[in-house]
Amino acid sequence: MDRGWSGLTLDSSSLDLINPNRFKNNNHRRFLNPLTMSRMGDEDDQKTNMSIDGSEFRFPVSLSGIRDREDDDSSSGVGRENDREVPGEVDFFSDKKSRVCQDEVDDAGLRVKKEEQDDRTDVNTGLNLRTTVNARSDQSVIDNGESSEMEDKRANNELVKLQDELKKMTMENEKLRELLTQVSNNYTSLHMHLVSLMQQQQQQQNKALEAAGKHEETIVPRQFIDLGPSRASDEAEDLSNSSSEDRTRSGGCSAVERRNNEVRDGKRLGREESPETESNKVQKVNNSSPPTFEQSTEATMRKARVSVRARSEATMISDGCQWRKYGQKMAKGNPCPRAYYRCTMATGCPVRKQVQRCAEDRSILITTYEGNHNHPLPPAAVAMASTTMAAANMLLSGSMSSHDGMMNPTNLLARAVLPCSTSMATISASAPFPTVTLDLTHAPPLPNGSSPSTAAATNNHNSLMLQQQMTNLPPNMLPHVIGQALYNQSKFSGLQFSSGSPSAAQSHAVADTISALTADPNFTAALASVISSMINGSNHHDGEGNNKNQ
DNA sequence: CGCATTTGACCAGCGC
DNA sequence: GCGCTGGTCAAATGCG
Repeated sequence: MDRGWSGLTLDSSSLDLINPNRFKNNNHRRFLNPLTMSRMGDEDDQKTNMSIDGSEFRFPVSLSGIRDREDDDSSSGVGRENDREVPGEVDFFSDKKSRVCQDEVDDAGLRVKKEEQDDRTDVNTGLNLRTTVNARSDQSVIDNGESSEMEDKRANNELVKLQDELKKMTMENEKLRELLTQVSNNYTSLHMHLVSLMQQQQQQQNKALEAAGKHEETIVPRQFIDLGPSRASDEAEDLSNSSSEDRTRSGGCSAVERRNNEVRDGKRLGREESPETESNKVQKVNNSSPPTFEQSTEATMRKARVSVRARSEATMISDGCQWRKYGQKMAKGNPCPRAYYRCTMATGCPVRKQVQRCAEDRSILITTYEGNHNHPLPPAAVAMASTTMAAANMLLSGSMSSHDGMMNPTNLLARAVLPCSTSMATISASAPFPTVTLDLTHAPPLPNGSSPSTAAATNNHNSLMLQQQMTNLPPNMLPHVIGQALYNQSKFSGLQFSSGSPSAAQSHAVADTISALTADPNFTAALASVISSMINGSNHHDGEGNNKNQ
């Protein structure tokens, strides 16, 4: 059936002129289909429609194509050739209208005869066939030769309508697809958030157990024991954090007076708390009142940092957020100044970032993120938000274990978690703040034999896969997978906490987790996504040099 | 004129 | 206590 639906063509200009509603009542047995079968015709309407649309109506549509469908089951070849020749492209309202119409009448006659032959065994004029189907309709057909023309018209109208419906359904399908994509993105974000919350909950339980066991001799990294009694005031500051600047600027007293007052009170009201200030402040009073889990978690979330090293000639890598520069300092040991930015997508967003060029290689831009956004984010920015949150969770988990565990990048487990080994992602405990560093400036190193573990071997394999996948990942996938990658890391570090106890089962769990993570294509894709996003970001600005070492 | 950036000053923490 | 350093503020400046 080479002349079925696919062979139908439709003049778009005709489409535009047709109001689909006007063909609601079209009925023609040749066009019976699930969409229109139940609709009954109205001859008066048909005539009116034709008189309106006719002047522009041409029929590039081969009606015989539809005929063939119906005739498919028929073995009779009689009249088939005539059928195919019948419709063609006919302008019913041209100057030769009358002659054409007469031809159409003849064609209709042939067609009817054919139907008669097909559907019934007796040979007749064929018009009786319609009588059995729709007496009222047939009446008009018999009475006037124009009826066949009308039928063709109706058929074409029906076709146009079907095309229109198809078009609508296609558009609707497209909309639904977009909606699905959106929902999927939202789901990913929510999933990340949920995962973080669940992790916090689990860590809370773990910490409770740990505190019960060894309350005194527990060694906890500095950054995780801060807060505490001053939490209330911190919360107050957090709540007003967004307006701290506003307060200072709208305050009734001058800046000098305010500053003097602050100095007198031992506190700078108008200043947003700096992480280390807060932590140190809390440290002093920490012994008297241990912090709750939520307190330490929130503090950690703010202090945990995600550092990204990427090659870029631009001053900043694009991460989907809006930033405002609020300071610049010369840092020790680096001739390049360090710039300080804060998120300006919402007043009071605590997220900061520092941007500094690498002293050794000034083509490398080091961007360090800190804090979590407190406002809705555009899709592109969700990535980094998820990343910092996951990083904070990961570091928090690491803190729960022995301080020599996850924090040590040479640790086998850490290396297992970081498929690209220390060259691509490292976790630093020596820095003032726990920092996850993603080094996207060069490809992961090839195995040097220093790590004979299967996990390391798998990691190298994944690294190669990363390179292969980098070019295939869509840019908008980056954000979620960054978070996913870090979440996987945090998940693993959380497990490492468990591995601190001498439980064989837990050890097995760790080993299994290593295997699962290193073999997890999602994890690989996540890291690939990180790299790809960074490459995209830097390419956005300089578009060179990123592939040099990859 | 409003907003963003620059830049010198200030503060807090830390080590000696 | 002093100096160094990181981080922040806010007036000055630049820009559209």
